[in-house]
Amino acid sequence: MSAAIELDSVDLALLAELQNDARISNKDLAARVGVAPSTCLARVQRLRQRGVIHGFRVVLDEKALGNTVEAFLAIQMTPHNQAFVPPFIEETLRRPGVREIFLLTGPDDFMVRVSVQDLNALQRLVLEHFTTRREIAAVQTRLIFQSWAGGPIGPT
Amino acid sequence: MSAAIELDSVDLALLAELQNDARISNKDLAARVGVAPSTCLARVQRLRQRGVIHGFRVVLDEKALGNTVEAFLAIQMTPHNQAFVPPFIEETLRRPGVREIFLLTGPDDFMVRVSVQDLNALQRLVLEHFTTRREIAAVQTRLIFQSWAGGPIGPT
DNA sequence: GATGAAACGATCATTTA
DNA sequence: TAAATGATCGTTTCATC
Repeated sequence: MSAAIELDSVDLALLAELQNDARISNKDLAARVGVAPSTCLARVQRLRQRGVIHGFRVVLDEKALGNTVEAFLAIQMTPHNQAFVPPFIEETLRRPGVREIFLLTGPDDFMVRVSVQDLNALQRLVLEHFTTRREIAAVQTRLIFQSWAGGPIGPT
Repeated sequence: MSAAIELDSVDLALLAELQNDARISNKDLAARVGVAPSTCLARVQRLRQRGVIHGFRVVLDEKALGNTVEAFLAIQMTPHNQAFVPPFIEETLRRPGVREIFLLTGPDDFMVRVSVQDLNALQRLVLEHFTTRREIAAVQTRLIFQSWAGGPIGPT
């Protein structure tokens, strides 16, 4: 689940195809990478077992969901409050609009990526959930104008 | 593909299930949300057509892929170089290890999320791809200690 | 890792509410 | 108009090579 794992060219091809369309049928997936369906099935199952594949998720269009504003919230905690971290994470993840949380090095302790209906909803989220907490010293909002995902899988 | 779209409770339930496991069979998906398989199939197809669903992706374990270091690179561009943006984005996306790029408001123009083998690979990526570019004024590296994903889908 | 067959699911025309 | 039924067709899956 966490050590580096040997991946041959078939594994890498499978992962690349699943990155492109995770709901492809096993038969089509097999055809695309040039193995038999049974082999393909066993390979994908093995990649899940070995922890290379964590799961499969739908990619949603935030605008279609009604969210027009995406942002990063850069959060600085007050010093020496490590005990507050787990409940902060848990409660923040439960908050609608919160997409990802990153615990970082550097001047900002956390970055929270959010996606909300509009600027009012952003303001409400920041004021009601973040700035009211004693363990939070500062919150900076950086709006996301545009984003791009992807990049090849191979070695760095 | 970009305006807000009416989603009823069945749509939201489907999206929640697909967020949890995008490779669930149509039959199981139908059973989980309490509709007939044919209805389920039509609903998911409609969500794709209306652009609510962008696609389905595999979620990989970076450590299992051999990547032990994840980081954000906060990048400041030199002023008035908008023409450099599209080629910068394109070439950065092609670079192995680059996962996401965000164009932001605030002091940092871009945030690039990367995932690489080790600190040497990170150093190489930063020095070879970023700091050598004339259009880039500064790069700050913030290592990611830990991250969490998720949160409910509903309205904000 | 491939083959081939049995079991199962996806899909669509039709029916029903 | 939207969802369920039920038949057909294709896919998944596993024992075997």
